[in-house]
Amino acid sequence: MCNMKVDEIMDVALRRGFIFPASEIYGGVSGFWEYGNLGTLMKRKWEDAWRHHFLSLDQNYYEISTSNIMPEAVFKGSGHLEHFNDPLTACTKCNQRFRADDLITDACGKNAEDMTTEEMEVAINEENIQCPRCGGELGPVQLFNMMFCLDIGAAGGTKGYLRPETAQGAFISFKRMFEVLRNRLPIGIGIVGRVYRNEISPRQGFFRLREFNQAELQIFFDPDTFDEHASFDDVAGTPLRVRPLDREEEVEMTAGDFRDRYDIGRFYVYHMVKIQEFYLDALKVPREKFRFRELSERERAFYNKVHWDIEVDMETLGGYKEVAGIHYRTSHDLSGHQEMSKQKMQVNIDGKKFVPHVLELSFGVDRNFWALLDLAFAKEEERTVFRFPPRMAPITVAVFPLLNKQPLIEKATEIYSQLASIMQTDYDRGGSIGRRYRRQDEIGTPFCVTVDFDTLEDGTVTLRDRDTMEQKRVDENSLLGEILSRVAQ
RNA sequence: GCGGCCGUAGUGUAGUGGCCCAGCACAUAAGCCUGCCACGCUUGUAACCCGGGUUCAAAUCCCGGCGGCCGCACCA
Repeated sequence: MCNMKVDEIMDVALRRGFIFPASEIYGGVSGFWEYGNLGTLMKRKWEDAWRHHFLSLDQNYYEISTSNIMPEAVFKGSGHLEHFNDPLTACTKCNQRFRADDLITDACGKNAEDMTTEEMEVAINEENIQCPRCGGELGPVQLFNMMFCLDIGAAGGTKGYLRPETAQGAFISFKRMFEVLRNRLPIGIGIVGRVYRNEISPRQGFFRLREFNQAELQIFFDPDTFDEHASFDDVAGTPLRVRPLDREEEVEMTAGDFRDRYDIGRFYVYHMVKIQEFYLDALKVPREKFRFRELSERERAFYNKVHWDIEVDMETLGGYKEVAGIHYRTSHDLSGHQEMSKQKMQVNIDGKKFVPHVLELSFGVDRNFWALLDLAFAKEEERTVFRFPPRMAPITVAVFPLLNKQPLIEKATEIYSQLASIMQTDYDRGGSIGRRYRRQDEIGTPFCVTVDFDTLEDGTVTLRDRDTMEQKRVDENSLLGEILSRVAQ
């Protein structure tokens, strides 16, 4: 059932230019996908909505744009060289690969996470651990780092890596941005861009990628104010939909109660409310398909003091899947870079010196994009339609002449040009009028405008709604206003 | 990365050694028709994943690569 839906969505996605496999004519490479014309338009609309929503939460939240390639030292400072890798061991007999640390933990209960590869090999020997599959002898433990490595400059030049997350750009630019933003806190540094992870074996089609897009906002603040937010009272009564560790299912409780019950700072909870608003109001995710899920200690990174994932229930992926996260990272990142770079990350505000803490709002753009496809897709008896929120639809409005006759074509072209200067507009005069409506339904265009012979007489056109298929006659002069107000709803 | 199955126009498929310089449906282009919701007519564009081998002959058999699906593993 849900695989069928994936196939149907992929069919439209490929045929109409939402997404397609990268390097396709050479056979493609697993984990790499590209956005076509419609996909690019929609991705941009998602990103712009994200910018609009999150960067306006505070005067001091801004977007910057940082390098995709950074030298090795950055990732020493961030901890990625040490921690962003898996210790693997292969069976010498059946070649099966295993995570060495998991084998050790399973065998003797020891926490192997911080062991070196040598220590793990010793432990495997001492505990006499064998291949769980065939009982064969296990080979040497090797670290597999998930970052793409490259050489900067000619041979023997500096070693660098493609960034595995956008966040590091914000951390290593913090010193300068703090100055630029005139030595105040909190400041927010947003980055929207590409990141790269050399996944061992990416699966789930578009959902686990080796090159993907993130939209992240790192908020730097004074840890003493973690339980404060000037606008908290405005949101204290907003019900949050959450799945805490101590509950079996989603529950709703007001932001105020949530803060008291789970002892999470107001600064954090305020941003949760704003994230939920983004999903429910801007992206129109149905409330019952949205939740915050608390991660167990085992699931979350050791430096995340508070960590909730934002999940959307997607039929194509068989349930709730992570699309974003909100992480209280403490001073972990700035402290790490301070130590490595020998640059002081400490700030001095009114005589108080401290390393700022970080609240990270992290969004997987591509996963959010897929969620839009999943939630909006509908196969009806007579048509296939994406019911995107009008603001997210790649094409906002399409203009047709009712018939392929000269005076109608002329008028329709004129209206097309007017609308096209304001919004993403399509024009189509191929096939029957019904066929053209279906074509637009298939790519989720919320509005269609048809020019007929009455238009030439009285200046009215029909405005057709994607979801209801109803039409309304609208005066040419109020057309733009009518469309804009419907998009805004 | 391992094991199983698989890879034909944009999409879905027919074809299991010569009948295929590959058939069909939908989509698409040009035109006709059409006075508001695909499914009417004409003509057209367009495919055997890549490389090697076997054979008189390969979409079809064999080997390798790439990719996909499922299971195992992995997802700081």
